[in-house]
Amino acid sequence: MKTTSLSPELIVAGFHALSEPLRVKVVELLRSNELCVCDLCETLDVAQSKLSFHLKALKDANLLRSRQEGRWMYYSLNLSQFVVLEQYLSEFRRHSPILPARPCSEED
Amino acid sequence: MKTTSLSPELIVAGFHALSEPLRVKVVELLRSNELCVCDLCETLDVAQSKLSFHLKALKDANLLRSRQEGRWMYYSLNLSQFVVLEQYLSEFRRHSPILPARPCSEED
DNA sequence: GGTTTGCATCAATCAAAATTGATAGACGGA
DNA sequence: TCCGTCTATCAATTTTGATTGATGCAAACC
Repeated sequence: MKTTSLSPELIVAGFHALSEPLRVKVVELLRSNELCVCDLCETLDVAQSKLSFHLKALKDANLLRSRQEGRWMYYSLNLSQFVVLEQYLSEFRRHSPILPARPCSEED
Repeated sequence: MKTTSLSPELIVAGFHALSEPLRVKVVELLRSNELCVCDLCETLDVAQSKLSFHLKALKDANLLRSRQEGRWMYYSLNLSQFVVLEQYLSEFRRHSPILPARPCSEED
């Protein structure tokens, strides 16, 4: 049941995955580095089965990739799917009658 | 309990609001025009109380604005909050070690 | 080969969100 | 003023999602 990353279901799944505070913490932690489950467990101080559940939600939404190395499973961001969601949102701004200007490549 | 549009809660609420297929249909319909509840009801062929529930979710997430005119309540997109979500996602791309290039102002 | 470690999955429970049908309030028209 | 229309809200139910503790499996170490 692999669907294209642009399918409406995967868009909705992506937003759903990002609608839970713990899952948001996970992706923010993964922003800088890939991490294994035990690292995430420890940092977030959360039960392992709980974390596994949420990692699955993120992975099913195509927002994470995983890689096994020995006994460890490393998770990392799948940035391309973040871009898909970003672009989905950008269409509202770009194809709207009254569109608020947004500088294209502002930096903080 | 007004929070700033950048608050983590409002970000999460925004993603949650967009994680439901009917609500996504609503925002896509509103992309071109503001519409009243009865228009949406008819177009989406959905019960009025159900729609009201979902409109509230979208409005609480600051994604919609509403305007009363006589007996009708018109809903429209609050694009600035879409931009907030878009920017939140863009940070993953922008501040990431391996960043996939995305053309800045591509058009379809 | 037996043990330990890291992780996924399962079943049971609990919590949160969505649906439904009913009611009530606000507005405008007769 | 009375009635019909448009919409929000409510209570009850159903559905979906999250948590917990247990179990199982695979890889590494002894």
